Amino acid sequence: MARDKSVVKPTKPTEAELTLLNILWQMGPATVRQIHDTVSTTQKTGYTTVLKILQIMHEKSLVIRDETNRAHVYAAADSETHTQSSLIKDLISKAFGGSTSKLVMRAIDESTSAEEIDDIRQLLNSLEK
Amino acid sequence: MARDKSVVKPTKPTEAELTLLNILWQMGPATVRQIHDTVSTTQKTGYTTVLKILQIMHEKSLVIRDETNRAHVYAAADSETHTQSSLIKDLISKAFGGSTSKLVMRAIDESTSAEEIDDIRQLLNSLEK
DNA sequence: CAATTGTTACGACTACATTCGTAATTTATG
DNA sequence: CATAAATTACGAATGTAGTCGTAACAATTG
Repeated sequence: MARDKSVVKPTKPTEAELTLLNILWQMGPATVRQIHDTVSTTQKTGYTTVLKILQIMHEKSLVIRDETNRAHVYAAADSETHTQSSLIKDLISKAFGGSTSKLVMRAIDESTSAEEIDDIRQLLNSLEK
Repeated sequence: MARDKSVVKPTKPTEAELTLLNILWQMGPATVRQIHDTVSTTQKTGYTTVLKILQIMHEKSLVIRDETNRAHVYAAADSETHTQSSLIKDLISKAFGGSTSKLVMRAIDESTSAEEIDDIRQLLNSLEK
């Protein structure tokens, strides 16, 4: 069945795409070179690889692109919060039978750090109101 | 670099694999036919497709296989809890900067159901002790 | 303006995921 | 035992992700 191109489908970013999105959320709008410089501090990735992935993300509307200058400026299309929510919803439906509380319980099980537990406790307190 | 085969690498299940794991966790050990019958109630998937995926999962050690009888009996290699934890850890590291509490906050934002919120509140209460 | 440098565009290649058809094998049945 | 039915094994085809080399193009500089 052909996809309906008139309907914008919220595409789930792949792993490499998510890496670049994280950089864009942190840096704000940036050129391929800036993004590549940043990602290079962590991974060894070719410049054209980063470029290509950004071009694909542009086709998928995961990023927007300013072509005013020669070096195009890329920016995340959706906010970090929005993307996090959709990734969580996806995981909940696929691995937690649709139950948010099950995921939260499992996440808290994982939380070994005392600070983390403290943060969550405070969050819950504020929820009491 | 070649992978060290002596070290068991915890493989992240793909989407189709996770679908079958969910069935195995629910049903317990089952034959390909039983699994296919179950998955067929939701999706239209060929018998050999299910078989092939189970064979690949066996290679990856995502399932174990009892070959005593002609119809092999498959079972999930890891518990649902264990797999959920590893999927959550993966998501936390890739999309939440390693912060469990950030994920929990975002998850609670998503939780529209009053029962869900109630479940989480109770969980937190029990954590107080 | 010619040459170097920086950038985008394009296409190829590998790897993996998913699908399923067909062959080979085993078991059951008449 | 011969045939049919059920199962596993194998391999091909398709699609997507990730990688990068090279070509084409634009801008800078000497």
